[in-house]
Amino acid sequence: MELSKNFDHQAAESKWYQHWLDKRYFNSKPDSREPYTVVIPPPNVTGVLHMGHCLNNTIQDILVRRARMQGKNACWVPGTDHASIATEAKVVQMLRERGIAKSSLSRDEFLKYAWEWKDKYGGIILQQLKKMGCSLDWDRTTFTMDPDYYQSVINVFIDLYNKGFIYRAKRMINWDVKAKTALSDEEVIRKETLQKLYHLRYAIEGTDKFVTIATVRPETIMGDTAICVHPDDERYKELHGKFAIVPLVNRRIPIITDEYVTMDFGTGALKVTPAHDMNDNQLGQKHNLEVVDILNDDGTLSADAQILVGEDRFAARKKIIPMLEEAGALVKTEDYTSEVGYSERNPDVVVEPKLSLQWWIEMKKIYSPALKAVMEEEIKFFPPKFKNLYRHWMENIKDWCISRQLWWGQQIPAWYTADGSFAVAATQEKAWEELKKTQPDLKMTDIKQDEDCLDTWFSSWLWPFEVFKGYSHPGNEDIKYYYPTNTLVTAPEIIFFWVARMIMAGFEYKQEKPFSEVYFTGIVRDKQGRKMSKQLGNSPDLLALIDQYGADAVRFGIMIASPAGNDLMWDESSNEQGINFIKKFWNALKLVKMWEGRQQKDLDNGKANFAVSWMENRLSQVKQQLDQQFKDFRLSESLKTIYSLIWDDFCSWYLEWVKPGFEQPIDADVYEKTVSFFEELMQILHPYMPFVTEEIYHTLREQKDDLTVKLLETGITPDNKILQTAVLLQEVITSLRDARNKAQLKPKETVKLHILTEQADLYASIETILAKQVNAEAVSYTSTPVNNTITVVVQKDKFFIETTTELDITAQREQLQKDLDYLKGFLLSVEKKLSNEKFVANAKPEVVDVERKKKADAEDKIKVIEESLREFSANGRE
RNA sequence: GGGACGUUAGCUCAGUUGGUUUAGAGCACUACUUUGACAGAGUAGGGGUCACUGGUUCGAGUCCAGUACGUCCCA
Repeated sequence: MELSKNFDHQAAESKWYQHWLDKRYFNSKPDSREPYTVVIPPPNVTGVLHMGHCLNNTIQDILVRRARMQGKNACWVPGTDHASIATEAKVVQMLRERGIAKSSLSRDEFLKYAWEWKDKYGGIILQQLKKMGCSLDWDRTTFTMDPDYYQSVINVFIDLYNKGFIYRAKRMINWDVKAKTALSDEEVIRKETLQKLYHLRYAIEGTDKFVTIATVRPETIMGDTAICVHPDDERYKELHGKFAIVPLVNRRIPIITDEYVTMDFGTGALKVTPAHDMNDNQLGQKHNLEVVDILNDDGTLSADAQILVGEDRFAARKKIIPMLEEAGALVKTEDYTSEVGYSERNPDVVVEPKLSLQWWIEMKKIYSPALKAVMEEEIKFFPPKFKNLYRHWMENIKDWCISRQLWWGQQIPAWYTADGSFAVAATQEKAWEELKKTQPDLKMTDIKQDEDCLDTWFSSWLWPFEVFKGYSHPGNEDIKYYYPTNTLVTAPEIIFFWVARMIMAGFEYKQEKPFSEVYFTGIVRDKQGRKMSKQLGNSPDLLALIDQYGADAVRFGIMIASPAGNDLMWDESSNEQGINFIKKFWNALKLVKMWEGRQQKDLDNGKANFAVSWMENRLSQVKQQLDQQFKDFRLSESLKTIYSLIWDDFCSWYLEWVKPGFEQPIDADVYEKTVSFFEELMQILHPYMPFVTEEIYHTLREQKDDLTVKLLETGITPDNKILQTAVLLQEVITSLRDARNKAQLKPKETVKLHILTEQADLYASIETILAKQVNAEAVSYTSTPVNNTITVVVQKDKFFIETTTELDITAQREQLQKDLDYLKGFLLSVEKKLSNEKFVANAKPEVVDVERKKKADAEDKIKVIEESLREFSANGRE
């Protein structure tokens, strides 16, 4: 078969992915095998693939493919979440393009359009994951608004409400004034923003004195209900218990004290606006302050502001400054940079802290099993540093605002009567029956369901069990078999919003952890260390990258740069490293295929035996290393291990050792072994680079199976003696080549090699390889130095290279001298240690022994080199 | 302001309970090598007072304290 010059990734990708699908390799059903279950962190249904997904899903695919090859029943469940805000924004945009205003639609009409959008554009990202080669069980694709899933979310709400864990209250939330909805904390993006810090003075009641505060939000002074100073602040002690007058509106507010105030920030006096600042609100609660809400839902000033009513908050800020100046209240203005929250979905919109009537979960009632499970490592975090972060958050847990003023999502199952009383129930009828108990005359049509829907995270926290219908159909075969799942791979950014809550839901509804391990990936950054984001435009087009470099090279590129648990600085050039790697072993494939037709039985005269048995041992050794690395989630490191095994051990050493001369035949057994090694190498690399490895596996020879499902076999127990001999052989080859190089011998020029050693029998097993690798026409053993040769010392053995070329002695001598200097320096440091009585007395005996051995070795080597140098001088004089 | 994590070669990182050769890898760099799998290659080479300052110890990249810088989280 004619082999193409290069690997054709496009042809291979479509061919093999379809083949795997046709064979249903990724589909899983419960059976007697051990399950290995992974649920995908569901991307937004509006999402498109970016580098973060690429990293995250490559890691999951590696874990899943490896588990599958280890004979486990691997099940990786795909799906998306409905992403209330993001999707609603997309739908509104679609409607706008068609000239339809959302406000002109009923809820049902709007939802019809939303489903239309979802069916047409949603889940593009799942198709993109196929391009990456992800081995997901597509039959299990789940959406957080699937009928059963939807009902489970509703039932969980009702259950939590009935348990008394859910309540409705007016509290501070993040408010998106454009979308007019509450936001969760993670939907708020903090950005460093240049602002002005205004110093304003408030008159002290009953005196002619003033107190000056600093604020970036002068338009909210009408909502001030106190001024707060630090109790120990000497400057303000005389103000304790007094009252101040808010400029322009002349409200009388108390001056309170609290240690919350930072004395050296601003003026040390803080205006307190409980309706418009999270911290101020807490202060307000603590000190029982009045709450004056001066903003409308759309961010304009309300009637309670008394002035500038109807103006947008930012227009009001501009307008109030001259007013304050005129009133003599503005003391000074300075530049100030601080973090301001913006809405994730409306990036230009500054989020408004706002008092609002919302639904909350009282987290203190459900968090404790989730904390315990992680602390006691029933659920293990990788890297473990995230345990601390998790504990800190859990121990300071705040109630969770779960209502959103949106239509796209699970509608809150609460029904209200005209007087505002309500009932939580699965259906309107049940709610009506409940409410009738206190209001006997109530008609069913008199009650109205809550307009709001639930936070998307309130559905995705059920993900690990509800993808198997573990709540909607408890006790089914799937949930019994697959739950708890094994590994969750996710970004540390959502440790609280998703990971922690899934653990809580798992214990609350399955009485069991949702997963055993959580692997937190790093954040993908660009070369300059900036986080990849749409706004910066530094996020590459992944599909274009896959098109250009191939999925395997892209997967390699991101994994090689991805240290466990750290952020990764991603650079497009890492894809080139992937391409080069593929080319390297594709060329090896070409070499091996060249030998296919040149096999000859019983040809081997012992030359290749060592190479074959070394490669076998080396492979087993690496397999053991890989097992450990996978246990520790050191995936980048294990890829490096495989990379080096293929490039250095297999291509650079092994293939050179067994390579027959130009157009010469190869021993049939050696060829057979070589093909098997190649297959095994492709097999261990397969989880990282599935396409090219499958392609090569089938090109090497006719196969009955596919690599994707081929079981990994445990190798033999590595023989250390053979491994050590190979290390010696490599060291000798390198040193001799170096010597040849320095003596400027041409590669084609043959030499005669004389070896002075006490382990001649060891060299007998490797001398053919050695001779070939250093281009020696003859190898002999000697007990005395050979004159007029290049001398090389490796460990305790000496090598004399006899050549017909005139030798440049100075270069050799310099090299020997350099080695000698190093060894003497080294010896000195060892001797210093050994002559230290305290060291010999205190250190462990085996450590002292090691030092003694180091000393002896160094002395031996020095002796050998000094001899050589002496011979040199002797020869030089001749 | 509170907390977490980090700082090792030009770049990205290893360095597992303190002692296996006066610190390792990949990439990049330099020199040499092109009819023989591979120049997107081969062979070899140069490159680090392990951020800084103290401390513990016979011994510190490794442990402790502080300083500087950086990143992230929370407020």
